[in-house]
Amino acid sequence: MRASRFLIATLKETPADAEVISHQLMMRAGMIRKLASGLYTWLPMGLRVLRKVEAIVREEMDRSGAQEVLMPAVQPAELWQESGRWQQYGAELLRIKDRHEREFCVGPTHEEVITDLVRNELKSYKQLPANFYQIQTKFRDERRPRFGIMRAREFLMKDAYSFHLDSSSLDETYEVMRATYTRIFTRLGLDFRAVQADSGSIGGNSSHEFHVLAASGEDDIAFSTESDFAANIEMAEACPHTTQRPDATLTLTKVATPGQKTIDEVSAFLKLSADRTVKTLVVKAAPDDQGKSGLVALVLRGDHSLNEIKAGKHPEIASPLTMATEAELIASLGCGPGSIGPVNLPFPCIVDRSAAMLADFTCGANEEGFHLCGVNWDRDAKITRIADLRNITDGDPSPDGKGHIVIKKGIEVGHIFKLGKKYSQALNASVLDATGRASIMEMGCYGIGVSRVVASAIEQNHDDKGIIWPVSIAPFQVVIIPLNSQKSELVTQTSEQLYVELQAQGVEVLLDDRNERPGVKFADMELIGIPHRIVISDRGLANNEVEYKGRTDPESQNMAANDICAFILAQTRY
RNA sequence: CGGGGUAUAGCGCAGUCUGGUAGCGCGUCUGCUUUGGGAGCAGAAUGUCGGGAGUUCGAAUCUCUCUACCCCGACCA
Repeated sequence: MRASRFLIATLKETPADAEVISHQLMMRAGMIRKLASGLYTWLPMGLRVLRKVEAIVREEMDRSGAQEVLMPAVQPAELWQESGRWQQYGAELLRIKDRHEREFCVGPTHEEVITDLVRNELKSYKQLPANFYQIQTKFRDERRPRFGIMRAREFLMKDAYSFHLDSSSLDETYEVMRATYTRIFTRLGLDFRAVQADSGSIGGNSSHEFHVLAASGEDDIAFSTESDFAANIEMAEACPHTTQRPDATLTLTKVATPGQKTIDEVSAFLKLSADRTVKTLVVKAAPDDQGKSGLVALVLRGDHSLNEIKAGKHPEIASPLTMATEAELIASLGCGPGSIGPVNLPFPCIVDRSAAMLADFTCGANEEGFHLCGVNWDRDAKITRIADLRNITDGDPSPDGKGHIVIKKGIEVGHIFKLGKKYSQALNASVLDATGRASIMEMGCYGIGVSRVVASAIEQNHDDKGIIWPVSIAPFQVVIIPLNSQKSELVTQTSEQLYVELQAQGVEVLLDDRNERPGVKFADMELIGIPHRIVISDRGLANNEVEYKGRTDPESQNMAANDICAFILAQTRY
């Protein structure tokens, strides 16, 4: 490709609304332009990268035995009503009407459509297992689109859905997909981790997210220092440092703590560290047999934070997690939040595993302006239940018993999980099994955020000059920069020759034949992030040499003009 | 959806408080010079000052209203 005939839409200045580095660099490198909030046009330079990611994903999906389909972006409301998600999905589902006032949505995902297809087309267990995928535009009406392409409303996603006669077949395909994802992200040149993830309402621990590690990530991932344990903190099991509660040494005493409400205030006021205190949160309890819902207290160590997902899953706690209102607290306890403690509570008390290991701790006195010190479980306060309620934190023991936990930021680029029969049941998707009976299929679901991969690659690979593409997804592998070609026939000829030669070898070359000064070309090509640069000048050609520089090399090197083609071929085979 | 902020040329911004008819840098176009790290000189084009309504002799500037966008908070590829 000739740069003079290709839209090089680089910007010197960073657009004011771009906050994260990938958004800034994608704008500056002329890869994308914003049309409206969360909606972006891919310019030629950006689209080349997007297509490369897509191609790698497609190759590996095909290799895994999945079959590509392409489903409509617009989907009829009826299917979503059948699955129940027309009501459940909420505001992120963009609902539209056609000219006949019939309801549709713009697909945020395709479980309904694929299940509908499969229930019509697959009739026999002999056709299973089957895995169908597509690479297609999704729309989710995010409450707050941000970070450019990273959290856009419209985005490109690879989604795959597998169908099985039984769960062991699902397990097999799940493992194949896990291996496939590992190949994909490895080929994409990303530093990533597969982490255990919350599987939502489906249950089980059969869900993995693939995260690209980057400081700007929105997810917290817990890693073990000693093992390959990795989990999203949403679901990582938080283990206490000790399983032996010390004996009580203090007597229960009530102290005045006027105006001290938060753990920070109370621990500073009483000169205690927060891990010697306990915080008590009152939430709605799960409804009983009569459908009535009382309150339940959750007790955590003062320095720990409640994991709302874990709490919401607890059988004795209402789901979704709902905090008691201040009025409810005052009605049942006579005090508001900030003074609550587990001593003499009129309702059950679910205690986090770490809080349960405390002795001689401090807590609210259930009386405005007072706290209790020297509190001990069993003697002073009753534990109804011990449960894992908190977020895992830095330094906690790893749940697998090996090493301790470090927390890092990740960007979720892929997610695989076992759906079970959720959709196949709702849409009655069955096949005949070997005994001739209808059997509802097991399903798996596997997503990759293709456009998000592009942004996350930049988050992970950039410097002060611009993007540093992994070779496998760079828009061009090589740029040839002729210097002073308008003055030098030899420079022009040599450049053109090399350009043709490399192209003939299948290398993707950009020939920067623009009538720009050298500094402009260098700066643009570094900003765009092309991995290999060849500079051709009269000065070098006088010695029969050209200059080569890898994007991250500190210095360029001179090289015999005759060798450069072979050298580049060696560099670009990966 | 709640809270905060912004809207002036393609991009980045000043001007708004204190009303007087629109400016800077970058970019773009023309010509000449220049050509190893975002060139120099000379010239040129480009604005419903986000939209609407109002106050005023006069509004980018004051008032009201609508809209868009950005940032902070309970979620996902």
